Amino acid sequence: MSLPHAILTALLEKPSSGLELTRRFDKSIGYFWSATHQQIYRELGKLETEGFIRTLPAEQSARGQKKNYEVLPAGRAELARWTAAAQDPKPQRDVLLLRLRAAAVVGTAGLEDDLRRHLELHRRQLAKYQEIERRDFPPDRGAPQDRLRHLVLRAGIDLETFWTQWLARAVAEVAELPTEGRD
Amino acid sequence: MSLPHAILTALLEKPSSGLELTRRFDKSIGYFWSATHQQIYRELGKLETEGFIRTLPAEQSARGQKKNYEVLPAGRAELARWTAAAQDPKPQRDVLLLRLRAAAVVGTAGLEDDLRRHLELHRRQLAKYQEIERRDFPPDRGAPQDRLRHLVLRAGIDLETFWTQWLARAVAEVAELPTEGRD
DNA sequence: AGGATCATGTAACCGGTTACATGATTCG
DNA sequence: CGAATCATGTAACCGGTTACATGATCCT
Repeated sequence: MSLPHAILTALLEKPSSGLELTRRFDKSIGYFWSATHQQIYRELGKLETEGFIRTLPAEQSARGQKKNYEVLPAGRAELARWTAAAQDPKPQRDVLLLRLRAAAVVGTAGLEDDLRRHLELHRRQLAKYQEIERRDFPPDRGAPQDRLRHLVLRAGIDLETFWTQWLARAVAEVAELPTEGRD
Repeated sequence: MSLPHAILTALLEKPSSGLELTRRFDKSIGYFWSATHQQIYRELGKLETEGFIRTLPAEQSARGQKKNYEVLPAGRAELARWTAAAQDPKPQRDVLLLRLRAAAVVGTAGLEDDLRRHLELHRRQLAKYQEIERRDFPPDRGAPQDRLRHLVLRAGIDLETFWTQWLARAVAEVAELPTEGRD
């Protein structure tokens, strides 16, 4: 039950239409909670009937007609409640680690290329995050909101750093393995 | 489409019944690919009709009667194919980061406790992984399989290390924030 | 007028989650 | 015998994914 709260957060930061939200989910919030436009429209409908958001007036509703949403007090309250509520961490799920584990059984043939590709992808993402940090978070000590957003970005940077280092190591190890680890 | 391959890997390591698999998914493979017994039974059924696994003979099938599965050659081939196939990384999804982002908008009231709780959980998980490393992976240079499994464990250790460090920092920052960051 | 693109949707599917059912075995 | 536990399932639901539909607007 996180998508509705991601949307509430985004709408509080700035009232938007469904498509604008979709675009904003392609960066910023979307870096750690992605969503497609279908999901977003579905969820906007629910949030509206629940009384958490409403369409800004002066817009008639019709297919293909832009609708701007804003958060109602009930929506803000719900977001505050959810933010403070205890939640257990979801169990990890990582395909790449699973594949390495499988490779220990069926061999590493063909795996190295994809490891290199992932390494490159993570390097790019890391560079993107570092660019954002340089641009949006100068030396430090901003408003509380900025300090929290910076903290979130730091998590992204540190995670990508971890992956690039780990993948570099994985590539090296796989490369120097006896050519086939069959069985 | 990863659960069937997780199961194939587990069954190659050791033929098992559904419940045994469920238990093994509570550790080891389950550390990065969890599954409930309902999922596992459903998937075992599919894998059997697809000809990837079969029940070991000398067991009649009846409700409540134990069934042991083993992987067939086609199953091993499918696992090797999947392991080598290129796969794009799935977009990140992390509730905790989302909550911090929301807290930047609605305030951090009530959040610190849960951050501390998560920190403690990650510390425990880290200790568990380190214990496994001490027990199962002495100084190094084992068989190729062991090197790969050790690599996977290292990922777990490094990830938990990241989270403990980041959460410690997050707790500190939230604690020293002006008591309410409302709007 | 016609094509691109903006904008909002519908429908079908799939994997993971939760709740519940039921038979077999073991132990006091 | 009865309770606990081992073991295998069924059913309903829910969020995320993929494919497709359709109206409005802008630009040439």
